Amino acid sequence: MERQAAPSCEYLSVHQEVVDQVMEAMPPEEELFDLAELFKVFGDSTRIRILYVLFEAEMCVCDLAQLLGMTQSAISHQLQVLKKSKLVKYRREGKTVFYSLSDGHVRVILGQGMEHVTE
Amino acid sequence: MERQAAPSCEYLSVHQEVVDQVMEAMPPEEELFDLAELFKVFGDSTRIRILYVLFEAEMCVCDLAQLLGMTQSAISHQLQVLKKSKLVKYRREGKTVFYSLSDGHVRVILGQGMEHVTE
DNA sequence: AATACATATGAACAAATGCTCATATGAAAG
DNA sequence: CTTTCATATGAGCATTTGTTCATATGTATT
Repeated sequence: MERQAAPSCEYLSVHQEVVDQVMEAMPPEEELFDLAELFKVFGDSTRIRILYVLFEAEMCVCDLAQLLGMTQSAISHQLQVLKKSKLVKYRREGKTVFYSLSDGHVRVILGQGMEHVTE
Repeated sequence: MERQAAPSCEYLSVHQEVVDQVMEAMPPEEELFDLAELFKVFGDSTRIRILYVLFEAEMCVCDLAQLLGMTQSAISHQLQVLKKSKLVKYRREGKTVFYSLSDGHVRVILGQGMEHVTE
């Protein structure tokens, strides 16, 4: 029953080897931070709704605003957030800008999330 | 070039059929809200780190706190959040409570998120 | 019953977040 | 070059969120 590190609780409830193993297996702090930042972007119903619309078709800001019953400004702000995280890409055509999903990960993540929620 | 609905912009940039199609394909409002709530839970680095630890092994609150260098209280609060979203489950053994991941979705979601972030 | 230890929880406070409003940028048309 | 329309953006404000601190609950041991 060997242990060594100074625990905040009286005893380490698991073997030290397990703790060490976990420590090693943990991705670098920065990656975990970025990962949380990514999911933060998914964590808002306006942005989720935008993504689901773009799931079906590319669309301009104005149509998104109309479809979701929100201000052009609000939608535009959120699109910038989505753009920063590289979840959407855009294409300019004259005055209008068309947004669309940028890669397949978005679909998988949304899909799995939905499975978890609806089961 | 038919259009009908009252747009907030002068013209609907996409055909009305596409808009209708998107409307139909959209999951119910409430599901999208729940989905956003789920991702909100992933959107915090403390919780992400907890999940990654539990990815490797089940662990008690106190060890988690030590491992992540945080207060027992902070960890416990976050575990309650994770529990509410059914992302972790727990098992009592005497005075200590062991937490672990509750299903496979967590792994897939984290995995896909990590792929997106690290590429 | 009393104590000790692990965990949970409520209140409070600072920080982050999403929307609104006003305004700026950018592109086409007159 | 001025106007018009679509989009972007900055400041301000109200709400939400994560942590801390103090304390409560729960379980075993004496």
